[in-house]
Amino acid sequence: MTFPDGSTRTFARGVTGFEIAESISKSLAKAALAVMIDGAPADLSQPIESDCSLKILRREDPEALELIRHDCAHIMAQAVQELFPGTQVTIGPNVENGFYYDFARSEPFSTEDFAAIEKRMHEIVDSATPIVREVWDRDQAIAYFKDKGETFKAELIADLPGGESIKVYRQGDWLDLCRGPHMPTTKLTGHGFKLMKVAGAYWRGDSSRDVLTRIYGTAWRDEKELQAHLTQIEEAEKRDHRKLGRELDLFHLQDEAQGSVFWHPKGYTVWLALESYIRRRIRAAGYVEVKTPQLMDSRFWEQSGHWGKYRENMFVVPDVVPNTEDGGKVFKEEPKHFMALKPMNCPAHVQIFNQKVRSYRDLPLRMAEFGCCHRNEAHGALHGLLRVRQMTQDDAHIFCREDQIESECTAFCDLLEKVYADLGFTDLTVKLATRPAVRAGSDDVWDRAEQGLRDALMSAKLDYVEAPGDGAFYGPKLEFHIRDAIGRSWTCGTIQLDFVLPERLDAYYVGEDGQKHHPVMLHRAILGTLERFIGILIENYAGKLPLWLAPVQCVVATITSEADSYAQKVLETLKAAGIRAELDMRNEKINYKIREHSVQKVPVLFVVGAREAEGGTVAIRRMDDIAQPVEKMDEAVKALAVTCAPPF
RNA sequence: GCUGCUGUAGCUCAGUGGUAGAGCACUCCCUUGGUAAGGGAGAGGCCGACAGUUCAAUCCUGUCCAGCAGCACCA
Repeated sequence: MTFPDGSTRTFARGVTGFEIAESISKSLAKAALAVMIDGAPADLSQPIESDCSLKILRREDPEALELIRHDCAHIMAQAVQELFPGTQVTIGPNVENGFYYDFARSEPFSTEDFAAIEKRMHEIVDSATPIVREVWDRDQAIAYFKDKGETFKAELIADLPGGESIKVYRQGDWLDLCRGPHMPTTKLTGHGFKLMKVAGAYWRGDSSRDVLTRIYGTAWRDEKELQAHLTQIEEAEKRDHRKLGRELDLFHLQDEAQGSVFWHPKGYTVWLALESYIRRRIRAAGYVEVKTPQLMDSRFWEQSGHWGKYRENMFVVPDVVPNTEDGGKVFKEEPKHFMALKPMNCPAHVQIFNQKVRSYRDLPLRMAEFGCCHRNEAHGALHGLLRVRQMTQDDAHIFCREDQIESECTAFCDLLEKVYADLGFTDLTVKLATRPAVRAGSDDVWDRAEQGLRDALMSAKLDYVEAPGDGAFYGPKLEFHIRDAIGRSWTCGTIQLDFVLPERLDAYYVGEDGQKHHPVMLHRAILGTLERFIGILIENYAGKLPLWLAPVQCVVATITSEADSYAQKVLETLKAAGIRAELDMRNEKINYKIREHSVQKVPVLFVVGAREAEGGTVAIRRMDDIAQPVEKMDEAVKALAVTCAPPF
């Protein structure tokens, strides 16, 4: 047996983790929860049959949390089945910060049931019931669960691979099919858990199958850790972009335009600052910018394939003159022709590409558009700025030759990284989504495309995870994910290779050989959509946007009305220097004004009273800094203008 | 779209089977105050929409709409 410190010891075949722990020390045996055998968790009671590396898991080990959470899921399931007879158990895995368990019950649970369930859970923990692992015969297991009316469990067992042994964990009278491992007794779970929410979830994630009731819980080593987690959730909720959007007067949403954003002056100022920044970036990177129609005939979408494959997400508009009679039907006759709001920009960009004969010398052609798209997203999917129906993408399509894919992808990753760094995002997850089962194009092309993306990630030094089968039918893609305040991960940037659309829309260029060839299209966006990205920005900065993005960069606040005319002059100077500034001459005390603008997260305040007016100075107060240096007004404005400059 | 929860003033939230309250914000008055809320007065609500039960509904029931959480889908 090899231990984590590198030492080795010899034990008899069939020794258990618990016996090994005991042989080391009594206290270790007492603290032991489970073992890691060659890096895989296992029960303390499991006999070890061969040489291996072994680690005894104790409460303070990171892996212990996994055990606690999974045991906790079992304890919850036991409590639920005791309190609500007739409830079927299904699956109950760990998730980040906790666990869930999906139950099948005619009447769904509500959060009002939590108190009773939690109470019973605490009792089960205190009962210190031993958790015992058993290996069952497959058919016997299926029969047992069927007999108990546990049809979902029976289905699970029936679907397990033939060779796999059926493991069951028993705690008292209750048992559950489970891969394990578990800790020796229910006592070890401790009391650092709490049930969080109920939700519907489809059996096996399939929306055509039964809806189960899912109960989510969070679990930690002790009550203190639990409390810390709950506090963290509260803090995160404070930076929710929907809350900050209202408080900072950036935007609003309303029933009559669900999923579409009303940008207020301040929010749109952020938008424009961000858009201009991206525009400068892509111009420097060799893109040309275009603008294409919002509304196009259905035959256009038929040709692009969207009418067949994407129509349920499109807003379709009948191409007829409406009936104008009061109280009459909207249309006198059944519409024969339809138009649709564009859900994507790509087919329109191909039209521009196709307007003339292109040479291989023209490639790569990088065509960008701040394209406003509409997608009829499911009601339940909508979420503030992060999931909307009207979105503006910082979209572009790169038409290139196959041999240019890698260099274009590399250049894109470089550009994206620079932009994300400028915007304060360094913690992003990159996902490489590879070929799905149903796809267009030969395996040879897919091989090269996927490798091209890997190489691009490599040369951009980006870590990534592969998501096999998650690619689009027309090509593989990279997705750049950023987390929101509540920990949910959203795709922002993306690059997708497409071998299908150029062929479908008959895009071609004349190659060196004088023959027609279809270009490859790279669909790519850095921010993704301005809506989502601004939402993420707000949360990332908790509303305290960097100076260059702040809607109001400086407020001039007067102390007395004697300083009014001087304050006007300060404002004019700020504006002349290109700074977004406002003037607060209200009949309020300076304390009040400071508080209000602090709450509004204005980065810089110029406070002026009689003294400043007299000396031609300003008292500067920066956000989160109580210092109040007094400087000559002209110099202060000049210095501020420098710090307000965008990063590019 | 599915499951559950929620819907009272611009915002945050109390509340009752007899058509409503608080704080902040808003308007006016007093106050000219030196770095996170000065004082007073006033105005503001078809209690999400539509049905039903009831002498009477913001409150009970149902349907719908929207929001929230999760699922499914996705930038």
